[in-house]
Amino acid sequence: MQGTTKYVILGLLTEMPRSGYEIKQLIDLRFRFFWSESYGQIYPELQRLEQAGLVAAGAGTTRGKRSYAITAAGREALSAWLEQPVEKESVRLELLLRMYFAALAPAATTVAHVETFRDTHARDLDLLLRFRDELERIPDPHHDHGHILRVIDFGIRTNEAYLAWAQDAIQSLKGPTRP
Amino acid sequence: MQGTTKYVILGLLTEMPRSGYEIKQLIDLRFRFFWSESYGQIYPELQRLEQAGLVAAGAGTTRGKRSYAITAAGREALSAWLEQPVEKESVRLELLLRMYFAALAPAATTVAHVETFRDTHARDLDLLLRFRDELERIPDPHHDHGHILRVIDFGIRTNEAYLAWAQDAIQSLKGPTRP
DNA sequence: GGCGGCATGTAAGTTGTTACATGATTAA
DNA sequence: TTAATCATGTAACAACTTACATGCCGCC
Repeated sequence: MQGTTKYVILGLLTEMPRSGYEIKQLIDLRFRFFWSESYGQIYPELQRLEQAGLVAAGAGTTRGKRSYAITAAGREALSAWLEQPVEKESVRLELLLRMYFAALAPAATTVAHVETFRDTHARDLDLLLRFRDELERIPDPHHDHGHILRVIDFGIRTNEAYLAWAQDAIQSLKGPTRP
Repeated sequence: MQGTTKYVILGLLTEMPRSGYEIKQLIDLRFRFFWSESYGQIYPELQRLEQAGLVAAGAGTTRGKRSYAITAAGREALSAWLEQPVEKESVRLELLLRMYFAALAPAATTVAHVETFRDTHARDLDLLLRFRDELERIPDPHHDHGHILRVIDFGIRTNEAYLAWAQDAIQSLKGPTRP
């Protein structure tokens, strides 16, 4: 089953009705370390979902703002998808490609690349740690936080691994200038 | 600068002349945990590279097999690219999307998803550990292995993080059935 | 009045996958 | 001889990005 955009949208709408703009902001904020979507995918997909009856434009649809709510059919479609086997797993890190061929480039360039990577992921890690703190502070009456915390935990662990690797890589690239 | 396929190909050709088929096999083997390309991208790209004079079809171009070698211009293009800032970093893990919305699905399904993930990455980790052992066994007269080992090390660390997370996630999903 | 953020959308272009067609070689 | 693997390629499609066009709203 392809077309994951569809299900990200439906999933976010289970929490509350939202606009395309809000959906995009949420994906960039919460899912940044394992997912992304552009407006060019979200807006057309919302229209298709509406035509298919999986979402309905409603309530907050005031001046210049279209808010969509998930329908019963939408919930069913999402549930069905959640039970399907996981299909997409793609990781594309240009940095590692450059590292692999780094013998053909000045060491300083490679170091700079890794430093940028380290800084980006240090920021990501900060954000994730703050998310975790916030979530743990909020009471969880209906055991809903568990899964979200597991997702955040995934981000924390991988970003920690990234940072540890980057530290070591920078050190070994800078350090042992062959005698 | 887009069109990374181009530079993956050029990079692999710096080692020795190869065919499109061989390039694909190598990407699937060595780069599986941080890159991928399909034949539909590789073959047309090789033709474009040949027309642009960055590679040359030569030598091993016998019956049904076209082998390409990188040219001086190709090496220059690759070097220039290695110095450009890193642009593409994309991670898309459908598993985490399903985990995020897992409150809407039976726990058994979610556990099964994570188990599949764990098994896939256990295999990846095995492969990477074998790569490292092999590389460390081979003498490295021209200090070429360092960068490759750093890439392998990245894979080892992230896959270890994946596995540790998966273990914990499975345990906490199976374990505490609310009283 | 003008800027920045909010907000929606489209069109064009790029990138990437999949399915298919074709044929050679190798090993059971 | 037949199946698997090696090997190249294309066409259709799907996915995704980017740039652009448009306009509202609030604030300084």
